[in-house]
Amino acid sequence: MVNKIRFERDNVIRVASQLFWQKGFYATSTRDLQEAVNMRPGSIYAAFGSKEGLYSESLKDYTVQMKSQIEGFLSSADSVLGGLRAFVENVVIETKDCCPSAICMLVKANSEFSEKHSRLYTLSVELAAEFESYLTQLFEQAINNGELNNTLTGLEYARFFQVQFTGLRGYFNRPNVDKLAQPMINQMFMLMKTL
Amino acid sequence: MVNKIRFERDNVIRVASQLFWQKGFYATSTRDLQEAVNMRPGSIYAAFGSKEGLYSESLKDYTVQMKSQIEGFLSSADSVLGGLRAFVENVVIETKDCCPSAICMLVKANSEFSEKHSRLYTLSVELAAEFESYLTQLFEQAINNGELNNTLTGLEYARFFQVQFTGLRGYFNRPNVDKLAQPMINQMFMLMKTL
DNA sequence: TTTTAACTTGAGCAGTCGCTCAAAATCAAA
DNA sequence: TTTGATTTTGAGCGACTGCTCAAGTTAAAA
Repeated sequence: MVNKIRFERDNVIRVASQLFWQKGFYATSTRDLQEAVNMRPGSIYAAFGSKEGLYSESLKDYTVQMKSQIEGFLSSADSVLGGLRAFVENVVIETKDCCPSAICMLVKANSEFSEKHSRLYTLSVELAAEFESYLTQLFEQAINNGELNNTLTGLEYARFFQVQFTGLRGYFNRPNVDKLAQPMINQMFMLMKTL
Repeated sequence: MVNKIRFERDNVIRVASQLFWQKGFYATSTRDLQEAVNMRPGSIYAAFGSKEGLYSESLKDYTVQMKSQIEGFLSSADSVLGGLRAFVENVVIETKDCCPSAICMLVKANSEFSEKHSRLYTLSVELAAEFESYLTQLFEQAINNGELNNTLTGLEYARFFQVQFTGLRGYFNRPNVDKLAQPMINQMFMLMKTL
């Protein structure tokens, strides 16, 4: 029973997450959310406290989902870089049109909350830092595997990856540039071995 | 007299632009704007028609300002790449804390308007395309000057520049990474000559 | 079957939103 | 001055915002 509730709670968060990711925090009204998750305001506020509370859970869940997506690609790839490349290609090319937004929800959050002392801005920074150290581990593994040379640290590769990935997703958040995606991803991974 | 009005109109747009850039379209209320530009609602609506109208003018003005800022750096640099580098350094390092946002207003607009058929999303795409062809001209000039080799076209360099620049600005929209800015900009321009 | 605690419902509150428009103010031309 | 066109003012409209809470529903425990 406890598991049942947990399951449904996770489901609600996932649905809310999609809506928040697509429309952003401010442009998503509580009535939009009520309809999307099929709950009345009282239930939502009993479960999450506030719109901000539900957004917090949504953003946390987003990063969990993203990590587990990467894990998936890693486990069916023969190298760390191969897995990351498959992930990037999937995000930028394949799921481009069946995704709430081309832009990473973390990046969107980071740019939406201009008040640098607000809870949600702070949360977005924390989650981004967490994700960066996750990536750092992966790149350290790639260095150890000999996939990348060790002139850069894992953290430096992680930073490079984030800048490229964010830049690419921003660039492809517009129409009529689909054919450029694959060559630009190739360039990104080529450059990474150049560093 | 006509010039007087135009001057004040431009001034209003510039002030509104700063506020919209900082807070985004949805989080900026018409009352915020009224206070910032010191105009009563009737005057604003007589001059700009709607909140959307004022935002349109603000976004257009932003790209004009950005271009003229680049022109400034170009005219006091001894090469196209030198001018662009000075511009990037100025944006990412020097004006980091005295700027409405670390993120380019065009990029913010592009990510904020999820409705792909809305006026404002379309406008952001158009202005981005315009800016890309402006950059393309600059990079063609750089190729002709022998600053860059011609294995890539001006357009391809322009795309690379945008991805890097957007990626960097996104990355530095968080605290405690200031010391990384200069080395990462150096890396960006080093890579550009590698391509 | 009754009790009790947990959860859900939805009408509706106080406040804010984008925006309007009649009245007042302004100013150049007559 | 007077006139008439233009601009500014701000009270306030209807819609929507995030959110509350008394009343109703549910289901496990007694």
